[in-house]
Amino acid sequence: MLDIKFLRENLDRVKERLAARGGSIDWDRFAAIDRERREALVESERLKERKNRLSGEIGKLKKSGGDAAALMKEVETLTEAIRKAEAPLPEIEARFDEFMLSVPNVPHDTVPFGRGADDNPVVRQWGKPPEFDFTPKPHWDIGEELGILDFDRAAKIAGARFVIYHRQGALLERALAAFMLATHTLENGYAEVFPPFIVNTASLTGTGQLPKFADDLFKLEGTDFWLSPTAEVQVTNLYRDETLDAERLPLKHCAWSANFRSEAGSYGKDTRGIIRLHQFQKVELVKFVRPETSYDELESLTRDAESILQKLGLPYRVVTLCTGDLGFGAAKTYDIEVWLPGQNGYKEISSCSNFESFQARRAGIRYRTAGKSRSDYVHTLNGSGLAVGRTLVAVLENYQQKDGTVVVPEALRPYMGGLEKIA
RNA sequence: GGAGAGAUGGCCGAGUGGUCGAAGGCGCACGCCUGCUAAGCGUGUGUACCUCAAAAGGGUACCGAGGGUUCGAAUCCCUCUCUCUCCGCCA
Repeated sequence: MLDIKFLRENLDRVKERLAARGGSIDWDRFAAIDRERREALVESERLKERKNRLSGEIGKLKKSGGDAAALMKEVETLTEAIRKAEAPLPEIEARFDEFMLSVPNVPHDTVPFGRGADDNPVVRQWGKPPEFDFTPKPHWDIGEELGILDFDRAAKIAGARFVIYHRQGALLERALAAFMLATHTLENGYAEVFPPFIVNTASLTGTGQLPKFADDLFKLEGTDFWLSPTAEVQVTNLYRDETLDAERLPLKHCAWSANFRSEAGSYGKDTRGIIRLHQFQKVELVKFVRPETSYDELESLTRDAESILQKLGLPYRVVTLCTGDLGFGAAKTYDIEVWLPGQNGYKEISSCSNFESFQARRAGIRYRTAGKSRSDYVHTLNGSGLAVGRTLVAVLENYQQKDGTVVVPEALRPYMGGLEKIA
């Protein structure tokens, strides 16, 4: 959510930057709602002020034994007037909130203009795609031949877009998560949390998934429970409606969790393998920082995510999302894309974003500097560090051997009982 | 699931219909005093929104949430949420 004052005072600039995202926003409607809301508020508050004053006088009169009948009569008419003045307010407020909650964040000045994913400039590249003296297989073939990925039984138990890991597959998934958590907690300074996988509407509104993107989520029927699509929701909402001491910032958390996405509208996309599932596991990085440091923090957050790929020896590149590809709440995003031989291309494995105060405003996350009376909104950032399933894909595809086995990256072996090869 | 207790400002804790945004204490900030690892004194100390060119000032709302009674509610009534205790069940 944008700051309403900022929005009013910088309307032209905001319009221009939001237009670069590609969507269209009905600004005339905004102007009308904003004006309507303020007029209704002023009128009802004016009436209430008078009523409060008269009520006080009635109290004094009664105490001193005077006759308050005339005043009480006037208050009666005021009550009716207030009722009338307030009647349209809930509906106006609802429209106002709906509008404010549906306006995306303003892209940062350093975000390049572009229409879509093809316009995302590459920032840097690490590692070289491995060369094979055979045709590298996609991970679903590797996994099924090794008997570690089982799609048929997953479909029987749950449905399409689920997987079951067997034996070293399950171990690899678990080892990757443990390795990522160890790196982020011991080397990168993130405090681990383990959150619920189910969240409520308020939390999803706080981080921006709701109200706009309900279709992407699983809802538990008859409850206010949703399956969380990313631990960004849980971890960011850790401090919802709290004011943090400035000395505690930056606050850095990592969390392993399962994530659930309906993948509505992704028919025919990544249908094979485990690239796009209804459930996947991810280690998430979340930061709460002072506004003036948030872009430096975005750089280091991205580097922290990259460190996992470097330790695993997986080639990747980093791209900046252009205005047309930027997510709803993000002011700036770097995507990390890992090299997948099976697809002969780079595939997103992490998305690192600075939300500035967009989420903090929705979620009421503030910070206060000792001695300063006024609190301000923190800036929130998050990024995957990394998506475990896609990392597993990258390991299988990049470390596959001619004989169908897969070499375990050195860094993972301690987490897999010393296993050197999946055969 | 059953029985009971509770939810007040950064914290503790008063407050059962009127001048309560809320006593008092702690903490914190600023100032004064004091020559000694401290104490004392004074003042101030919530948030959101509206109004105002801005500041000052003014206003509205908020005592877990929502509704109701009343001229007037932190105080009375109803519903809900959460926390705690005991029992049951369970991983």
